[in-house]
Amino acid sequence: MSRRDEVLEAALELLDEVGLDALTTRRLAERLGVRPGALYRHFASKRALLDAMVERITTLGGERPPNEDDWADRVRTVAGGIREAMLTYRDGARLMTTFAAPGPAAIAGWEWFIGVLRSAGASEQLAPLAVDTIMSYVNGFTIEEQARKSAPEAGIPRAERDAQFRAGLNLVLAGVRSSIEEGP
Amino acid sequence: MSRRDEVLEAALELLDEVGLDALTTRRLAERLGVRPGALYRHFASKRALLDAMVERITTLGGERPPNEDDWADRVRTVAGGIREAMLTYRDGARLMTTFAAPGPAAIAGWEWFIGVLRSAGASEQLAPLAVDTIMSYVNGFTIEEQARKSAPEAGIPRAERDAQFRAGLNLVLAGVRSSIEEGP
DNA sequence: AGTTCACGTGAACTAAGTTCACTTCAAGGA
DNA sequence: TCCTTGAAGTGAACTTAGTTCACGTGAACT
Repeated sequence: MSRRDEVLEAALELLDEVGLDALTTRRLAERLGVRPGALYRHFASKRALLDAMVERITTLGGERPPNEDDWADRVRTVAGGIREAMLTYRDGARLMTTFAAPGPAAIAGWEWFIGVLRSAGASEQLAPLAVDTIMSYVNGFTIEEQARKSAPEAGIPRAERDAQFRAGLNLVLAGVRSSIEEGP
Repeated sequence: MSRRDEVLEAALELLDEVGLDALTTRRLAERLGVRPGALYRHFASKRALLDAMVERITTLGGERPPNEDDWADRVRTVAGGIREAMLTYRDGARLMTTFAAPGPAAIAGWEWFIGVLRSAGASEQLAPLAVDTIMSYVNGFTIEEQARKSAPEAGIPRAERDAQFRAGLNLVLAGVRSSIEEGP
């Protein structure tokens, strides 16, 4: 594990403890027992650090379920994994929106996803549309879910949020399914 | 128009010109021909200013189509309006994610939306689920759309993005429709 | 023993958010 | 007319953040 990775790891832990707004180079340096300037040996800027964190979180959502499952089950598993990855760290979803030049992990996931839809019978036009739509739903849901967690109300219990996420996803999947069937 | 509103207006114009990261109290003060400290007569903090901007943008998406339309058309109009409002200002979508304690405008819109779905035959359980799912899609889509605009590729033309937005929305609506029909 | 190289120090600079005691000035009542 | 009042703004400062840079330091390898 390189020093760079140690810094990255510490940054993610710190993010989870204090949130995105309080994630400063000084606090991160302190946690590492180091002066702020030393961080710039490993990352050209704070922006670069944040980008690396995004890529790291994206990698977390990289589980690929076996091909035997029903295609909808595979989508459910992967969509759930992506949400899970964003929820792993406080403000994880918001962090991902600060810069979304999709990294290699995201692109690979996207292509795999297309393949699943194609094998389910989606046309060449429908498959990418369906993937983008599902991803928009997952991102939109998770961003709002996490935004509300820091709100006064302290939030709905996790189990309920899980259920709502799955129900909404099923709604979207129903639309995808009917579009596959009606396709020419 | 109160002085407070003038400040708010100037802040929105500035946001559109320089983006969220460069929206500073000093720049805003300069544009108003005033010292930074003076802003705190009108807003308790920059956070409060941003919240007011969010509420203002939310109000922009407040058009309610006539009841005669097909329910799906009404949803399309309102969803398009919400996206439109976020796209009105640079980084508008990202701004909305920084704090989403839904203001009065958002809550009113949400309830109206439920009514549309109920009148279309959605059950008491289905209607709020469908609304949340649609909103998640709209937000997720628009956030990513706007995030990519500042990317190197300069972006897909507006007409194409509009088409993709509508196609994805139709996918979700197909799911809602089939769930209404299958409902007990 | 000398060289190299990754890592880190100290100290500074710039910019941002915020605070506060004090001023300005136009409007309204006595 | 004079005085009060209240909203708006000034000047100057304080704190914190991101960043830079010339210089130290110690382990590893030759």
